[in-house]
Amino acid sequence: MLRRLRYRAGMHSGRLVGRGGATLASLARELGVSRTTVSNAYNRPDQLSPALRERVMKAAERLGYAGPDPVARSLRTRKAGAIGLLLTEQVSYAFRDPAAVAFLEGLTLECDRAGIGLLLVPASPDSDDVRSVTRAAVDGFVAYSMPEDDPFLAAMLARPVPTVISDQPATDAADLVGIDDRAAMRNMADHLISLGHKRIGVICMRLGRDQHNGVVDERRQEGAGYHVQRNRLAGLRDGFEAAGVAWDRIPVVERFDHSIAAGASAAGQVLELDPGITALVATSDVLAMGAIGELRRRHKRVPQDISVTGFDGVKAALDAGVTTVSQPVTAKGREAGRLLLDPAVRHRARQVMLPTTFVAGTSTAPHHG
Amino acid sequence: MLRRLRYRAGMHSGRLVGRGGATLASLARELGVSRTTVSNAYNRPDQLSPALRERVMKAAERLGYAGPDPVARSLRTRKAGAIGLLLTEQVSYAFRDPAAVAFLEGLTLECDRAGIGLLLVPASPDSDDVRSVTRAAVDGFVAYSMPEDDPFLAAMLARPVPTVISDQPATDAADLVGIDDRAAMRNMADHLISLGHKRIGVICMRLGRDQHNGVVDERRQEGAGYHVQRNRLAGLRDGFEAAGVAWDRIPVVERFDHSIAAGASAAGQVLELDPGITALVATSDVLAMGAIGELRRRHKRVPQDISVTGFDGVKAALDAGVTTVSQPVTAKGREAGRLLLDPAVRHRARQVMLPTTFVAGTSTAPHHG
DNA sequence: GTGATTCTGGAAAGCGCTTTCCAAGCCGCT
DNA sequence: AGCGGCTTGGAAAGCGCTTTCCAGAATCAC
Repeated sequence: MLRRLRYRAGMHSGRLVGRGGATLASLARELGVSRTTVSNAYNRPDQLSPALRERVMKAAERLGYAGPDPVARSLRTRKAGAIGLLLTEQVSYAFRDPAAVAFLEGLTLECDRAGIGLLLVPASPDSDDVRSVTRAAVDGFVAYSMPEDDPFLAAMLARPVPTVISDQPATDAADLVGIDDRAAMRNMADHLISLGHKRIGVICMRLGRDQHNGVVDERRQEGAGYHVQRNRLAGLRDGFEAAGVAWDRIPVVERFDHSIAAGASAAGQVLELDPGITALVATSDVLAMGAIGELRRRHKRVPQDISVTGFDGVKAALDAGVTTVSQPVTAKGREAGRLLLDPAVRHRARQVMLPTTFVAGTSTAPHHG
Repeated sequence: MLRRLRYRAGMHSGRLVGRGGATLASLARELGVSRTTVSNAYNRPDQLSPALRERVMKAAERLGYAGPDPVARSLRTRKAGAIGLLLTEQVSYAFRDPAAVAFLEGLTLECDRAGIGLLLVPASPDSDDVRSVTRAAVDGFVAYSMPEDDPFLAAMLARPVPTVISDQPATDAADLVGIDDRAAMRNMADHLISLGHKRIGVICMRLGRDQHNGVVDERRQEGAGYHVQRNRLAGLRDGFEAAGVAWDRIPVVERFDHSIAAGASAAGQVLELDPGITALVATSDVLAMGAIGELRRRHKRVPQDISVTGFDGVKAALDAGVTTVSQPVTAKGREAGRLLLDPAVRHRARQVMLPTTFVAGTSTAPHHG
């Protein structure tokens, strides 16, 4: 293995110096100066005369030396120059989820500003091999919407670097940025109740790491590893129970996948469980949009026959007039970045709660029963 | 600064051992075994008895040791476990561009599979400080759609690690994945000509690092640093000149920003330059969609009065029925990942050209002049 | 019981770099 | 001419880890 590596390195650099690449030391030897001097040429140009610096740079170019090795530099300075990001799913999946992309946009905004790299850490959900986390060379971590019992999350929290989590339950080991999912959803429940809806159905995103698709009992609701979903369901329950609606009569259907198709199929299942519902609550806009499509396919009018609500405030849903809760996803990413990278912020707050906005759309209407 | 770092580390680990964290060596000392043994406990469990390994792990937990330091490990093994990605723009901008997101999806798919991290390297376009590139601890690089004369690109190519570029001109220093932009656009030109269009306008994305908005002369077209745009224009020219249309009479308008709004304003400008055009060619779908909006706002019917074409095949454009060239952006990302990470592929090809598909939509129609 | 074989764990040699002193050399000033 | 202060560049001490030997202990076959 080592041998192969060397061979490759040799192949790539063309010029063989030592192991296949010039080092700061070999450059120094070549020039008859000390390593210090070469290092200074790169890192502290004011520490040597311009002439000498120029000589060093010339020699570097001649020998194909592209500057101090980043890893060795990091070891010495104890700075990696990057932060790691851990996501719910395989990284590639995140790029299909508009909310995750918006979060990334916000986070990278801060990384750009600080000149810090963002390392997307691969975390395969069907493996417990957390080495990708323990071996990530980073100065800090951000975790976005990970389930509580995730082994990658645990490995991350064990690392002795600052950490920020978002859309997850608070923990002493990390700073937090989030929204009040429960209150926002309670608000949504009140909206539906004020419209006269008492017989509703619910569709939600995955509640745990296990792949479950179908009806959710109360035990699963309360034990859900996904904090966000658990809180949204709880907020809904708060509202409906306060209005005297028995929660255990309300069908709640879970889907592991988060997609239009999953929303459609979940809506179908809810309708089979209780064809008499007058409103359907989805815990995300994507699911809501899927549900609306399915209802129309079944010749139910939205909102005249059935009201539908979403959550998140993604552009497509707002454009489609879905009644939803708009949350500042990009801002969440930014705040996470700030909490990690901006010393001023870092000293002030360890917890940032962002506001949400209720958006009354055209997918809900009064029920006259 | 160093002092502060130490202080912080101390704060976080709670328990001060040496510099604020246990090391493999301190653990070994504590246990009265050698460093080798502790290292083996983590990296080669088969090299020691389960009992001893257990003892090591217990002690590690007790001392808050989260495993071997990733940076030191990387230095020793000469592997960073990550590849770097360099993008046209600030990283945050990429997340607003559907094509870049699709590319990222494909690339991360391969990274996930290989268990390799993806480091998003910050490259501020208005700075020439390439240290973010020279200091990135990575085993390889991918560059996506960078202009030829970009200093970050140059710094990347100077590094002695394997590199793959996409949507850029070929270079000896890197492997390549791309499409034949010129041929695809030539195809589009032929389509318009077969419909009878001879008087057209063109809007294109940025052609260079300098912020230019407005009419593009031939010199700028041919000297464009953005290879992709240059080739698309060249393909268009090929087609129209072959049909006997003088290229220098065709207005070409450039926009630095890539957005719906930019497409709209560029379309407006073209119309002012030549109100008699019967077709408008955009070099991207985003610009095309902006243009269509603007034309409708000006009470031009598309396609009856003016035909419009795009390029890329992004979902929104396909849904809207834009005549375009669909290119496999996600596949480009995957191929870039494979070229870098899959030794088998790596040995076979150094250059991958992917096919494009012409998509006849409803935004083009025959011109009866 | 003896020699051969396998296991287990240790010693040592760096990986390539930064940075803190420190020692000359040099200049201008009196 | 002599002194103080400034500039320039070098020596050395690690940063924390992996891995290749290698030696001693334990096991086994006969």
